[in-house]
Amino acid sequence: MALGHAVLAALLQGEASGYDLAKAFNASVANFWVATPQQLYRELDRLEADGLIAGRVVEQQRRPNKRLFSLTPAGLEELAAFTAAPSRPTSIKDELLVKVQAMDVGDTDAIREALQDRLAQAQEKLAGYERLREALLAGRDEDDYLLHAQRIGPYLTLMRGMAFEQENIEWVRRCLETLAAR
Amino acid sequence: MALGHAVLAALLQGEASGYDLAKAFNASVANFWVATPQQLYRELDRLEADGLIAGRVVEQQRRPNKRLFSLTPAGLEELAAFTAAPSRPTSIKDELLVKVQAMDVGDTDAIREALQDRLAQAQEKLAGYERLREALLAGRDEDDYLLHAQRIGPYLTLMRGMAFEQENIEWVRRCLETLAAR
DNA sequence: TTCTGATAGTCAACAAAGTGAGTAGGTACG
DNA sequence: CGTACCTACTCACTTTGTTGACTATCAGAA
Repeated sequence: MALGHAVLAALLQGEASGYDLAKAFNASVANFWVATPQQLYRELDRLEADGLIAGRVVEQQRRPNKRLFSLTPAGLEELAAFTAAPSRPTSIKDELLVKVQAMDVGDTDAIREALQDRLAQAQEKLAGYERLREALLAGRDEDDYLLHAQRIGPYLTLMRGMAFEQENIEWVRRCLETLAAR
Repeated sequence: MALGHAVLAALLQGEASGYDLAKAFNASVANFWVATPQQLYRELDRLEADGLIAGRVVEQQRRPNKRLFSLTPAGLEELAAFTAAPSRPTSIKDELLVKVQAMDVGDTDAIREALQDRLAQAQEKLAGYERLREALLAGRDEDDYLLHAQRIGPYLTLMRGMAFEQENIEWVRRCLETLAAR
């Protein structure tokens, strides 16, 4: 239940529908986990069947009905237990890196384009994260926030995501420069 | 064929057995892809069946026989085509980040330990990468290497891996300090 | 001498993750 | 008035990933 724990952690932010989570797993939660809507709906069904989350149907006037999910006490417990369990080593899977590894026999122009695409994506992500950060801080100073906010987990993971995208940007620039110089 | 392309790219380094690849996917290739030996053996069978790699059995005196695989022209072509194809967005999956996200309801001591473990792992990986880098450079200056070496892909991906581990170390330190201060 | 760890794999079964396509209404833009 | 995108979700299928065995040999340490 790897994705499951990520979903439980996301639900700490509060009640959410599958659709909400799909957006989150494409934005804020994407710092450390990505998942498609289909995966999320399936996982939500599983978690509900296991009693770790509870869903309630909200009828809407001008929109399809939705199911809002929230953590149950059992879900909270499961999440706490997870934090205490040993974790598997991270899995990194980046097709762009495979392409760069193979660049010497590949299509240089295509790789250059792929790098540029990644640069743009990283810059966009970083800008999004920056907005999220401002929203979390809500005017407070970072040190103050880290000392006194009730929940600092989301802020810390956000910092990791920002550093990651920053590194992406710098690395891609380096690659492009190297390609240009040869 | 996501893992497949990573294997093909790894085979650019030269002929390798499943066992060699298992080590590589735990060391140098781990910058951008991780896989278990079982996955690799399965993938090697598939790639061989598809004619993208060719295996030859090497009989050994004091060791079990092994199969050494190398790229076929078709494999090279496939790899080149892959570099030109659009790639899916990266997937990040890090259980430690999930734990940190949930730290406010989790077991703080356990998370602290997990962070410390990660710190040690990252330092080890970084040291390993540094050795790899020295080996690749073989005494040459980095700028010179990037301009004149035949293959620079492996060096560039290694740089990405090093930056990633460096960032891990700094982020983990930051988290530990924050935890200590609260 | 027994035991651990490294080399070099193989097999089977299952669980989890990911892809592609489809449904069905709503709103906003030009 | 069309069309494109947003909300909200479902089904079918394929690919990956995980677990836990099992087979062998050799080197070095306890």
